[in-house]
Amino acid sequence: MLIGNKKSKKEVVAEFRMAELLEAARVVFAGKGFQSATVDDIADAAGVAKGTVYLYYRSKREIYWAALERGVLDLFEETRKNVESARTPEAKLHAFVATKIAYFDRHRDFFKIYFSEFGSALTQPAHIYKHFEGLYLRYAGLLTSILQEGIKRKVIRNARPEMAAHAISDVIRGVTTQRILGWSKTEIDDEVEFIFDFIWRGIERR
Amino acid sequence: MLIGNKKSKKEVVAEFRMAELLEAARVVFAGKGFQSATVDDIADAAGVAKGTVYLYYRSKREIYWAALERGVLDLFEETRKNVESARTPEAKLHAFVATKIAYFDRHRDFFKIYFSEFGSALTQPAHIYKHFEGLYLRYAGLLTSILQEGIKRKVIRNARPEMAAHAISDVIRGVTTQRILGWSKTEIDDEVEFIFDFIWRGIERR
Amino acid sequence: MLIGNKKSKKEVVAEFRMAELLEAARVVFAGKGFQSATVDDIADAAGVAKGTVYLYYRSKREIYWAALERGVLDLFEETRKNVESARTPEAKLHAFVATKIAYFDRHRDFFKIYFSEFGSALTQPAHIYKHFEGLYLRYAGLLTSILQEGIKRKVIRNARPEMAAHAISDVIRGVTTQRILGWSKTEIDDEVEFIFDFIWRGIERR
Amino acid sequence: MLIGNKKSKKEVVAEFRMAELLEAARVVFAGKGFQSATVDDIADAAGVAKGTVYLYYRSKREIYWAALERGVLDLFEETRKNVESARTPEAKLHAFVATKIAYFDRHRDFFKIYFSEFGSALTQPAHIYKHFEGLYLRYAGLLTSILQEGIKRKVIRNARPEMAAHAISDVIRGVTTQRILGWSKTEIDDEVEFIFDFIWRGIERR
DNA sequence: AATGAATGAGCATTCATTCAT
DNA sequence: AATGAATGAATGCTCATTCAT
Repeated sequence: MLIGNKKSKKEVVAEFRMAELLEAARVVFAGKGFQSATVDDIADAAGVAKGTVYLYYRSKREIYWAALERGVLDLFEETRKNVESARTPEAKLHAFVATKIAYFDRHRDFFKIYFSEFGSALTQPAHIYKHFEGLYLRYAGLLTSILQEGIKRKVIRNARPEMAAHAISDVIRGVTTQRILGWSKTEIDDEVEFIFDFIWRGIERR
Repeated sequence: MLIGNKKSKKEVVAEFRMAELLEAARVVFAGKGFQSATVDDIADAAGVAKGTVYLYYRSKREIYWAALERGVLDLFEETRKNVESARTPEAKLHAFVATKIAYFDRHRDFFKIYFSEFGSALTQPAHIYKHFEGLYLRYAGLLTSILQEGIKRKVIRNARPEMAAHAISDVIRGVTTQRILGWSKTEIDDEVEFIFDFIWRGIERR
Repeated sequence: MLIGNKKSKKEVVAEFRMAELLEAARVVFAGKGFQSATVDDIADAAGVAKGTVYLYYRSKREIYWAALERGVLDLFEETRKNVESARTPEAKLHAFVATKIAYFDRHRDFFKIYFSEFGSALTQPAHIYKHFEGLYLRYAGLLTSILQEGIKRKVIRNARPEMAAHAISDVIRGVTTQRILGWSKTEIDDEVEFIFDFIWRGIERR
Repeated sequence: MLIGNKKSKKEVVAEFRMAELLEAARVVFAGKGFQSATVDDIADAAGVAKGTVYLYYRSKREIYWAALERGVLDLFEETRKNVESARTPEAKLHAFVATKIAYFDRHRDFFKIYFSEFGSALTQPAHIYKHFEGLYLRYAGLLTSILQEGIKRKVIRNARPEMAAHAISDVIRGVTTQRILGWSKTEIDDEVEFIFDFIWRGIERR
């Protein structure tokens, strides 16, 4: 056993607490939005006292960013893995779309926060820049590179891959919103097929 | 002098003040978001004292809805007019896309509020429902009926027109966001063409 | 016609307005209390604009004092007249009691203000002192002199006439309160007889 | 150590704070009246920050009712005890009058609030009803039952005991007001004797 | 480490008073 | 004289953050 790798009991407890708080925060922020949620709400949801929250996070905003970041990282990781398992650009794109929609569908609380943040990114762009620029670029890069490979292999039209990448993300975000608001009762697989079809027709080379 | 038609001086002044306040509110809300904006900010921006705001609007929320509603109505009216001038479904859809993108581009402060509100619709859906359900349905109906006409005329595939309608709105919203965040330096006409092309390929019948 | 006595049109109008405002103020203050009543309420009740109120009274408080004073003066005048018409101390005291109860019963709005002011006299004694010391003393003096005449004529016990005077006022105030709150359904004459009887037994010389 | 009976340290501190705040509130409300007193005034008087007040009471009104209620309960309890110790109706009534006057004399701040509230009962009757109806009825019942026993034993005239009860309360309230305003320099015992004598003569059966 | 009492800055809203018309 | 739009001081209440225990 490598001593250097071993987590002390302290660290284990701390990690556990942080994860616990993050989960509570996700639920609370998803239910009330950032502003309406109080630190007390989060502490209550996590079953600790308010002061304890500040032992692990320095501010309400920090918990928020952490909750957001955790979800984005997970989503990114899952997407990357599934995309890599696919061979052709079409299959990769399909994996991208399917993973993202499925992930959002499984983690609705996360999606609410994620989408909400997108909403305020316009009024408070500084916020999101600082925390997510790198992450976002990597994520966008994943999609763009799928498209570029498709262009190289001549299955996708050579027409502004970044713009197409954005459009794809927008459509995914939109379809998820419909689902969460309960405006769409379609089975998730059908939804994925429809959206993928829509996207693919938009970009394929004929 | 046509007594019945003429607005009294008072009414003119009141209308002017309301418009002035609305404009100030738009700027402030766009810059800080609903929660962070204070009534004092709005009053300052309009060059009046705080109390004056309350002579024209009953609450901070009411100004906000008013600012949002005014923009949505304008946008709807402009879109409807341009869509009606077009003949074919394709031209109508093009008009729809072009008008909306151009309108958002011209009224960026409005778009910020509009999009921000969409962002919080997930965590606070009750809000927006109450105020905009009717308006939203009319607006969505406009797009859906274009698609349905296209289906009837067999230029558009018969594949879930409501879902397609949503996807179209999402893409437009997304492209506008890119512009406003300054992530896209493309000329607006090129942007419109690209997006319309993307959409049209996604839905056309071949 | 004596020029010196003639009121100019201006003065007549002014007096009329002041009386009108006072009447409106009485109703409003009686209904809501001093604090809750707004100057707008009073202006509305008087059918004038808010600014007009300030042409005749310098402040909300001033209207309040004026409304109070007008009632107190009327009450005092009516009481004095009726007391003077009576001969014996017993009859005078009866007139005093009967007049006061009847006056309050007829001018319930005034009584509410009057009583309310007594309530706050304890927490804000400076107020009432400044405005009503003289008036109050004259009024109290009227009652005390009845009692003293009764003592001189040996129909009333010689036991602290001022204290007795206060007790008498208290009982009258109390009985009126019961009436106005609707806790007493007795005919007013019966009420007067009962109270007078109670008082008289308390002070008569046997 | 009896666990079940012991108050935790926290509870002790909380009770202490509540009492401290109540005392501060009593002083402030007595000095300025409900409306003019600010929550900051109360916090300052209690030597805590404004937010602390809200840890113990939910609103300004709630502190006010609590201050009022505490005094009324104490007064009621003290009166009941003293009245029960007396034998004859006359002695009981004497105890009633003496206790009440003495209590008010000792707790002048409380009396100011109490009396002030009576003053606004006419313009805002809803307030007091909701909070004190039960309490008031019990208190009034105590006095009425003394009178009724006196009537049964034929030492008191059978003449509207409720009205007599009110008259008695009015006289006590009045005499206390004189004392607190400093209009009466009499020793408290003399005052009690005079007032009791006045009342007793008013109701006794001869 | 955990607590939760205490803090006090911050903000929406009201309304008496002023003053230009 | 009359108006009522404009003002801005005043205040109850919330809640993120701190810190003594």
